[in-house]
Amino acid sequence: MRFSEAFIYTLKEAPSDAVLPSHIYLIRGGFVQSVGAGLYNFLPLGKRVLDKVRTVIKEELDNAGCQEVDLAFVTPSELWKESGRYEKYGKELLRFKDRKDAEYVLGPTHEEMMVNLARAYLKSYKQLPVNLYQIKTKFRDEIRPRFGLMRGREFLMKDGYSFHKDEESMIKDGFEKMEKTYSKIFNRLGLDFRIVEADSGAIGGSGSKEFMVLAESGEDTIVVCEECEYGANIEAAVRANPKAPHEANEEYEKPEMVFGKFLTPDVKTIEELSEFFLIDPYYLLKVVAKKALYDGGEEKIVLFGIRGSDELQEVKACNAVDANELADVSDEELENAGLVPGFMGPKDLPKEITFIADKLLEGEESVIAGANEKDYHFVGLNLKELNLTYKDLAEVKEGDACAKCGGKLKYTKGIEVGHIFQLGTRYSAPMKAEFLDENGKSKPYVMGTYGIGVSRLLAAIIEQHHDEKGPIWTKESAPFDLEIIVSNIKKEQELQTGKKLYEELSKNFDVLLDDRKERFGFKMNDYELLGIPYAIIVGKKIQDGIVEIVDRKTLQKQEVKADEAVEKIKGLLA
RNA sequence: CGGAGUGUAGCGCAGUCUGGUAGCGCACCUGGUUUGGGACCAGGGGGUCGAAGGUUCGAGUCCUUUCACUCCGACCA
Repeated sequence: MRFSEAFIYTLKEAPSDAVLPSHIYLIRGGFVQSVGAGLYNFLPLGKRVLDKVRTVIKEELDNAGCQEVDLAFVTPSELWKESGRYEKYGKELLRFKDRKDAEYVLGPTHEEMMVNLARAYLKSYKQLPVNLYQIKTKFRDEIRPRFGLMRGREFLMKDGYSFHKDEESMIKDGFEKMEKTYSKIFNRLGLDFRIVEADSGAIGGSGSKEFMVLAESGEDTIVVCEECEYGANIEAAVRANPKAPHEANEEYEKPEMVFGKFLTPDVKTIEELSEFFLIDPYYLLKVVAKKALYDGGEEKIVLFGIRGSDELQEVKACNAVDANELADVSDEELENAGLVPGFMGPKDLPKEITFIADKLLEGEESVIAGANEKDYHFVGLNLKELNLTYKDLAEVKEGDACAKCGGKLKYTKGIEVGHIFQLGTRYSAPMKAEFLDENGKSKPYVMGTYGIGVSRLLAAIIEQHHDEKGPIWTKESAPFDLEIIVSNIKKEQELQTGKKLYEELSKNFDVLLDDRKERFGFKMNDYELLGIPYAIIVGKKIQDGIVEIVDRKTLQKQEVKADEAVEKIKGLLA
């Protein structure tokens, strides 16, 4: 491709709202154009990178025995009602009607469509397992799209689905195989990533793992162990039960409490309470109130009880009450429900209020908790007498102990580029997608589902590979393998040599020839902004038969004889 | 959803307080000079100032409504 004819337009300035390097460089380099909240046009350069990434994904999946399909983007609401996700998926699902008033949604993911496809053909256990995938535009009406391609509303995703006769096959032929295949894909793309345990979110199902590209700008907090391989999204992270202060620290005496109701005027927060009783927050019961939202607009106030030394992990809490979503609840709403903000606790609650306690509180015989009465707390409350429900609700903190090895846990940030799920029969059962087993018995498929954020990968690659000049594309993701820069096109010898190299190298590589009527510095800056792995500069030294090879990563220039440049480049790009 | 902010040329911005014929830089077009690190000179094209309504002799500027976009928050009992 000749630069002088290419639809490549770089910008000196980025839009003021672009903060992340990936966002800035994608726009400045002319890879994408922003058209609206979370919507982007891919320009030729961006499209090239997208195709490169897509090729890597396709090659590895096809190698692993998956087959590519392409399903309709517009999907009938009927299917979503069948699976029970029409409500559950919430506002991110863009719904609309056609001229006949039939309801549709734009596919945010395609479990329903894929199950619908499979059940039409896969009737016998002999046909299984099957793994189908597509690389297709998805639409999710995100609350807050941001960071360029990192979190768009319209984005390119690879979504794959596997169908199996039983759990064992799903894990072996689906889940574990995809875990290996995904690792190959991200390695080929040159990414430093970590596989972590995750929450399954709106997709549902049991086990799930995320592929996290480690980057400061990542939106997800992941918990990793300093000693062992354990890693998990904070939404799903677990820890060894923390020790009570009197167990961990010999000088700290276990507080003795006699049950009773105490006047605690205006003492509302855990901090105030801790000071009032001169006691470690560990022995206090913190109550967090939320509004749980369910299908059909049903709302329920739920109280979550955790130790005062812990924070509530909202995703865990949401899962604990099987809600679609948790929302904040105002003091007024609490009061209307017969609750006293600041003095809420598990004992003497209004009947219709649900109370869930963190598992760390199970068996606790003596805590301080709100008395559900203004200005009063219970001291020495025995939770064993209350018949509470216990779930894992607390958020793992940095410094907590690893549940696997006891090592120290710490936080790090990651960009979720892949997510694999063990779905089981979450979709096949309600959608009656069944096959006949060896005994002629009808059974729903056991499924797995596997996603890769293809457009997000472009952002992730840049977040991990860039410098102050621009992106540094990895070999398998670069829009071109090589750029040839003719320093001054008015110098006949420079231009001719450039063209000759271009023709020769184009036989084996994607080459961009910068033959624009611009000054050298201008072209160099553009080269750096495009992030192409190597460049050959044909300039002044051509008089002595010398050209320079530039390595984008190091920006080091290396002089070579013009007639040896082709071989040299072949070696570098091999 | 809550809070804050911004909409003026393709991009980045000034002008709005104090109403009086819409400006700057980049990019673009023409001519010339320049050519190894984002050149310079001269000339030029391009904007119903987010939209609707109102006040006024006169509105980018004041008032009302509305739309869009961006940022921050979602942690509290």
